[in-house]
Amino acid sequence: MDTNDQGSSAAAPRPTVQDVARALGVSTATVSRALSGSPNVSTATREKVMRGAAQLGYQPNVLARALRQERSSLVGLVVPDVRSDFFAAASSVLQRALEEHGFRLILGITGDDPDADRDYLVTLLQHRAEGIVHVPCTDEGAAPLLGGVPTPPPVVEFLRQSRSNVADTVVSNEREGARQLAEHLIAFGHRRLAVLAGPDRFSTTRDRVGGFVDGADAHGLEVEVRYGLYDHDWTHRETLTLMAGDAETRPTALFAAGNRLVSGALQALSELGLRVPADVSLVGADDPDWFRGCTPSVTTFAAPLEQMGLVAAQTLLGRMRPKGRQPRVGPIHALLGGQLIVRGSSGPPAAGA
Amino acid sequence: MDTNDQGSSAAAPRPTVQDVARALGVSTATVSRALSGSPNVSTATREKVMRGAAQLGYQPNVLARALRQERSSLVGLVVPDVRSDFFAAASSVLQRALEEHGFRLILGITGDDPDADRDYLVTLLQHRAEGIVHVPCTDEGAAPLLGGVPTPPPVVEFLRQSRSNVADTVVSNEREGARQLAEHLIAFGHRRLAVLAGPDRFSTTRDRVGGFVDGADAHGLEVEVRYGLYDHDWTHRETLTLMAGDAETRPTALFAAGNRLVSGALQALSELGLRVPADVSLVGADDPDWFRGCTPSVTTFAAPLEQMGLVAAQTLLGRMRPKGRQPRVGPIHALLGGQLIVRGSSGPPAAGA
DNA sequence: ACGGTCAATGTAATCGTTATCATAGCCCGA
DNA sequence: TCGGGCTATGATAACGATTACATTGACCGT
Repeated sequence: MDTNDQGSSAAAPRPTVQDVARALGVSTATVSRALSGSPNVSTATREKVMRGAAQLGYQPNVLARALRQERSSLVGLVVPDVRSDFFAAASSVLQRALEEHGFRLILGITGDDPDADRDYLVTLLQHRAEGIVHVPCTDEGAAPLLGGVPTPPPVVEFLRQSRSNVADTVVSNEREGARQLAEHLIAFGHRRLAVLAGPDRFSTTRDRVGGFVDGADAHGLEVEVRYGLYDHDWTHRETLTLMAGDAETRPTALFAAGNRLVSGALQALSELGLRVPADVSLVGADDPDWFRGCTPSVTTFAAPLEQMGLVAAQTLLGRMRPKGRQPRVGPIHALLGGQLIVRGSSGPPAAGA
Repeated sequence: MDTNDQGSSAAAPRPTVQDVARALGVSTATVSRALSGSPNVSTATREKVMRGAAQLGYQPNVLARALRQERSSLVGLVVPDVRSDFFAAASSVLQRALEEHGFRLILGITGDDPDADRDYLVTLLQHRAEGIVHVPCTDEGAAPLLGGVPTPPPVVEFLRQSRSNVADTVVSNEREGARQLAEHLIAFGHRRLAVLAGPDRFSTTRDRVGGFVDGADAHGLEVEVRYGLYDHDWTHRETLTLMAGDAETRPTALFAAGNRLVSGALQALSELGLRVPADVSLVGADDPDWFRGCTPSVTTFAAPLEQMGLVAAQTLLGRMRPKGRQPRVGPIHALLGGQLIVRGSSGPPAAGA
């Protein structure tokens, strides 16, 4: 059973349609037709071909097929990071949805580096990807690159949006969510609010911060905002300094605007001996499973990631293989609402504070 | 600036080498040579071609290139789930390492469904992937499928290993890690131990459970083992029933053998009003950031995921494009050691228990 | 001045598939 | 019986790149 050994002595080439055709005494056209389920093949021939192909271990070369048909069946997915639940969950849904329609996913991870982002988009063009799901990490998005190319593939901006208003976008209403979180905290009586946020070049960051500030503003409150990285360790350090002041002046409520930030903040608060929510309330964004497992569990605003993945897939599919002559339609912007989930990490401020 | 609009009126085809050649009055061979950096092109010509190509927005069709050169530059990555840190972190490293060598990643997500797994491997064969990184979800792995195909691509089994001893494997020593966790708990004085584990068809599960049981066995202790799913909700429910007994008989220490399981267990313990580690100690596996943020932070055994990704990439690269005539070498099995990380969730059992 | 080397380019075959067109049989109605 | 419309099949030209081979000058030493 050591069939998977790496290379028999002569490195036999993979069989091709030619090989199958020759072995069965038919033409390559017949083989191709039989395997692709064309109606113009007799049942007898079809079965003969199927058997022959299986016997030789034939697997069609989809590169050749793609070349001939001018359709690669590839979709590019360009994300900053698969380690964050926010992207991972969404990618997962997208992958399923696209697979169902016969597309394969090429994965690019940019680490939010604009060069890597650009390189990856180029690669996708070269692979003749039929569509691209893009989580942009710059304000321009893919527009400048795709501008120079004839008939570029359709792009859906996902989770974040660039400022060039040319691509379809599928994003959640993070602004509204953050506003609700602010309202929620203020209703408890909090007055000194702070936000720990990622880099402000991402629309997600700007929306979360903006919404939270708006919510506070409506009640005449100021918010201390600290921009940084989407990173556990950064938030950990930043929270330590932010909460170092004495109980009368430091914030009584914290918004960690991303799931990676929540864990960093929690660690810092725990190290400072501050109890949540007795000493300080903490609210987050996104909703990974572990928000429920924490003690206390984390109040948060959750985007409908599953639904967003589906909508993105649908949007892209609509652009990729339009049936018939569809009217040309401008960029579609889907803004999906999320859900405020109140759990144990938010509560009234301490009496003395 | 609406360059990215979806299709100008005539759907201009993408330019090819032919177009570039014609536009410049040279042959396609010259264009190809110039762009691929062949030494046999005059500097003047090279620059002319570069400019012309850029001007037309030419992007080489890598499908055609792959067909001609018989090398796709694609590597398949087949994982059960990208939402788990365990896989996400490893995938991330792998992606970087392989990109550096000019390979692109095709991503398959199987959801631990053997059929999806098989389908995905077939797809990779059809794309002429030059190598496959496989997290198998069955004991056979990829062997039965690849057995029928001439010169199959090299496969590295990653994180889990199948029982067919034909592929290279890169796994962590989960067995030893689990043994250490058992020792750790027993040293505190725990006598009633339980394990919540994923499905036992995965080598990871078997190793973790096996190691833990071995560790207990060395001290003449029994372990209650519950197999289930790698899933927050399953663990949540299971922990509720497992810990329902009274304080004299229920386990005093719990091993949640996977990061998804830890969050489920924590939630259940919290709902039962059991304090960690005062009433019950909890130890986990893997080490996502949030293990540090939890209250208490989670004691765990962490595999060196970064390193494993690198080793897997190296192993695969060694098989894919061997320089010169390398001696044919049998399957390589890399077993990497991890680290016991003691944090706040483990401690001595309650005095009365 | 002549053959030879070498650099620069062109010509055309090739990779494996699909699709177009042509052809050969076959059935059926007029 | 003949021709029109099937159906099943074969021969072959694409798809867009790379590359082995052929060709053209230019240059150089004798």
